Amino acid sequence: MAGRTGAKVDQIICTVDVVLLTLKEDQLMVALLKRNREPYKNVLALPGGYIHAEDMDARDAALRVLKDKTGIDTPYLEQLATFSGPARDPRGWSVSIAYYALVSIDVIEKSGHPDVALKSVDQPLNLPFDHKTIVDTAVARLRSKSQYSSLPCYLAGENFTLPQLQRVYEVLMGESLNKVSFRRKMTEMDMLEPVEGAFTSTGAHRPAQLYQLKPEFRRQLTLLERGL
Amino acid sequence: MAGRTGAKVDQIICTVDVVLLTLKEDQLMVALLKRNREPYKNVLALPGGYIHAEDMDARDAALRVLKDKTGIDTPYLEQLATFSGPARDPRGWSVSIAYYALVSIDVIEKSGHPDVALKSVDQPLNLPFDHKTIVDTAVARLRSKSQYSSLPCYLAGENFTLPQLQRVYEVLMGESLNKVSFRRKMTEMDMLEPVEGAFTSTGAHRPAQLYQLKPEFRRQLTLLERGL
DNA sequence: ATAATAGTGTCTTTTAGACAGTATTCA
DNA sequence: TGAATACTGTCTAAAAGACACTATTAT
Repeated sequence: MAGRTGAKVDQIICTVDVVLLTLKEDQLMVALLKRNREPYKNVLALPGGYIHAEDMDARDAALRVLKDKTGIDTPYLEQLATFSGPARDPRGWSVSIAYYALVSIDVIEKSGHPDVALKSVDQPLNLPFDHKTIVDTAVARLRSKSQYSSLPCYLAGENFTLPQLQRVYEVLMGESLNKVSFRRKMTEMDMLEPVEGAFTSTGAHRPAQLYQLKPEFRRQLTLLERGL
Repeated sequence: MAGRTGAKVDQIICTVDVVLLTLKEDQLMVALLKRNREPYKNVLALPGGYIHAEDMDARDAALRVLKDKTGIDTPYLEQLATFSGPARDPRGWSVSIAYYALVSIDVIEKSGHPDVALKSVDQPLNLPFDHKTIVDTAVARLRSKSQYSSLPCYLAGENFTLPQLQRVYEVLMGESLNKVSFRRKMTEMDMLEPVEGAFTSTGAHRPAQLYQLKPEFRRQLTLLERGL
């Protein structure tokens, strides 16, 4: 209440961290990188970095960090939450504005950065700072939003069949879905269009139609009135 | 890529802002205060302030700022989003971790801080910094969460009747609700308990039963599988 | 008694899910 | 032709909504 000097106010460390998520073999994976500086040098952690004065905002910083450290331009990046406190970083009172990004596994494999390590979010992760909390928050957010939005489509890649997309939703939601209802919902969302040319490579059975997001939905979520 | 000096990295201004929302006469209101310092001295703005080194985290700072500036201990405070950039504050590159709080109108009127100005969020607001964006984001979040959660209960106060609570939901959702369905949902949520003693003061008609949140739901949201 | 709002029972409509049928491919 | 998966039609079950009826109060 009485006159604070504000002496330490300016010394807060401001960073961004990115939780890059993808789906590999029906498992939700997070992308980690070995840190090339202290603290925690050579330890696997989320891609992150300081905000620069040249960044237009924190989102811009997150896109820059992701591009610089993994080579990836993500089609979907959303602010997750901000994590803060005096103890989360040994360098001092810090703030991390965390974002999460969703890409298909192809995007990571074609990124040309072979040092990106993918770890399943369902197995124990030992991460520095409070990165475990950040990852858990991102996974919870993704799983929650999968209930009533088109978010999982960003994990499915450019082209996908309806059975493949249903599998993505099932992995994220952790339950099997009714095929007829799932297709009714996709029709209701009206965001997919068939790609001419079926998906034949799967074997001795009827091939499935390939779909893609309609252009107007490439970078914009669709929400459902009622879930699933 | 090549060696950055990081010269300006530490000069980011770190603040918290609180969007305190309440319901008055069927209108959603935001609490504003006249700023007592430059920039924008004497202009109505969101309660906010610097993060202090003594704060345990940004949430703690938000609770402190709200208590100091309005005298209010809020039962519900949630992180909204973080707003950042070089231009939002004339003092320089800044980060504001924004929170939103929900209280009943009684809490504000009994706070003993008569300088709290309540403005309808539906009428044009001319606010400094990017506070208009922050308020709009908070209102959108509240309205969205009202579709499928118990969030509106925090605006209804300690005790309320079901017709009153339904009215709160209707104001937030911007549509009238089916009485039978609304009551079915409240029963399904199983978070209310009747208070012995009916609500008589309303006039020449049957009094309504007063309810309160069950203790275990006082500070914890309930989510619905399907909305409304 | 009347007016006004609270609260409930029940029927109709809408939405979700089960299930089984047809379709198409490869071996 | 059989096995495998894609896709669809249709019936059943569950949820939401409409509507009307009863309940309780003050005047």
